Amino acid sequence: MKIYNTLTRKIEDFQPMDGQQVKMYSCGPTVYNYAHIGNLRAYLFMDTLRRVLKYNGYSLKHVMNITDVGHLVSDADEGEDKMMKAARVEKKDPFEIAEFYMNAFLQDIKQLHIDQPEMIARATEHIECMEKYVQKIIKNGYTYETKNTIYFDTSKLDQYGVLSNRSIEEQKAGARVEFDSEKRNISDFAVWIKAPENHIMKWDTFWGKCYPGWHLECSAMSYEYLGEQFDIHTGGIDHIPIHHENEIAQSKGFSGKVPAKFWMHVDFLTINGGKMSKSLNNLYTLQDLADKGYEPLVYRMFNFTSSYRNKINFTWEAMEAAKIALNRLREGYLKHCEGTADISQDTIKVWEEKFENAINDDLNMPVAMSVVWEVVKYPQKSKDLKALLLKFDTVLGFDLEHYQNKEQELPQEIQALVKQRDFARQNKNWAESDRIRDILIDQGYTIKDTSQGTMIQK
RNA sequence: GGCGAUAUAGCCAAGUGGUAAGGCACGAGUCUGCAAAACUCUGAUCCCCGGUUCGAAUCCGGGUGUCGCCUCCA
Repeated sequence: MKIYNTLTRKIEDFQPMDGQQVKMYSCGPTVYNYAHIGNLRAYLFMDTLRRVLKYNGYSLKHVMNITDVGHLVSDADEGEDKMMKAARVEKKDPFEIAEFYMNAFLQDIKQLHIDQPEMIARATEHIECMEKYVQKIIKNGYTYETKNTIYFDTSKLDQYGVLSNRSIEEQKAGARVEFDSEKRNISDFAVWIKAPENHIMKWDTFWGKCYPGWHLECSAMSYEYLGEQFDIHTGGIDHIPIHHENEIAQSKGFSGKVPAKFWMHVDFLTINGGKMSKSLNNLYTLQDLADKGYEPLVYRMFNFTSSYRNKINFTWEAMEAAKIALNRLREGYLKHCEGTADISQDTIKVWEEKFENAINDDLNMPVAMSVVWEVVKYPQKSKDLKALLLKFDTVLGFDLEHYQNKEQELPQEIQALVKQRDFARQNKNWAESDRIRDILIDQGYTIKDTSQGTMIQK
């Protein structure tokens, strides 16, 4: 398979370093609030990557962090910790905040059918691990101390801007704001920070009561579970210029190596052509979509219309399109379940190859979906095509296999109403049948009178 | 001011040299007691200008627009 590597800015052939198992690290969420659909796009991408790797026969050792400490809210070294801020605003303990939003996040990704990485690592459970890591960087001579902070000295590196092609000088030249005079170089960043008295999240460490710099957790935890070098590192495109550069810097300070061979970045979701923001009131969550009648998998479907390396523009019109498309995909699948036609192996092979070429071409899901539609809409219905769709679904993740079962789980009283209505219809008692239909619609069901009888679903 | 991205039909979008994938909507039709659903058919020469080429949405140059980053952000 071929994937785009931000490090080289090229599409490259991918092979795991040890041949069979892919070692991968993904930057996870900072759990200080509900995830919005923009955040979730990143994890949908991560999931698609996992599924495609598995489709290609690889096994996975995949680590994702949960940031529950150390992520500062404003400028690099002065601002409040995000967790602390949320705790203050909600008048709760920061650890409670972390617990609550982490669970909300795990619930969200479950609803989107995003498979959990093999290892989910919480920063607060890896303080010692980070402490050891940072001590080695210090020992190697890559840091300096100020009164309250240990900084990474980026000028000690052979090169700082590896991913984003930005040298320290370029950053200086382009800076709009004067940088903190405590720092020797504008690109230096905090790795270990002394906690103020009132700071709840702090630990006894080699430098007193401290908490770790945000970038440290990814370096330390990826090293802990995946070693000095692993195959793929994923994250949002916004992580390129700061977070991932700093991770690379830390790794170089630690072991001299760039931690991952491949770096993959998802572009942002825009809304109506622009950025999401609180002030525009367009930070939608999965719940917001549900409130408008879009189940989580509709959002999954929507994401497959574009490639992860480009922006995708969210509009309600596109959500409606995805909703209908998902429904047609499911219906098409069910039709094939009952099909009896024989489809030649050659024909199936052609589709399979097209599909595989698409997903292995840097996860080209739009093209993969076009193959799926060819199969779904094929006029001859066949169990062979059902099997093919199920195979594709290991990448798509719609869980088509269990779709039909869900439909049969209707409450007793609903089934009774459907029967009553069918009876009325047989007797051409349209007034009665329409009355019952209105009741069902009120309860959130949709009714279809097809040639095979009445179909109903929530 | 610095850096980067992008511009393809109403919407979401594939496509990096050979004459525009796919999904949705709209319109027409089939089916239907009605409705819904389903099914069939139907649409663009690719922001503008210039260049390279037998040939460009695709390469180069110049415009214009939009978006993002440079502070936290998936």
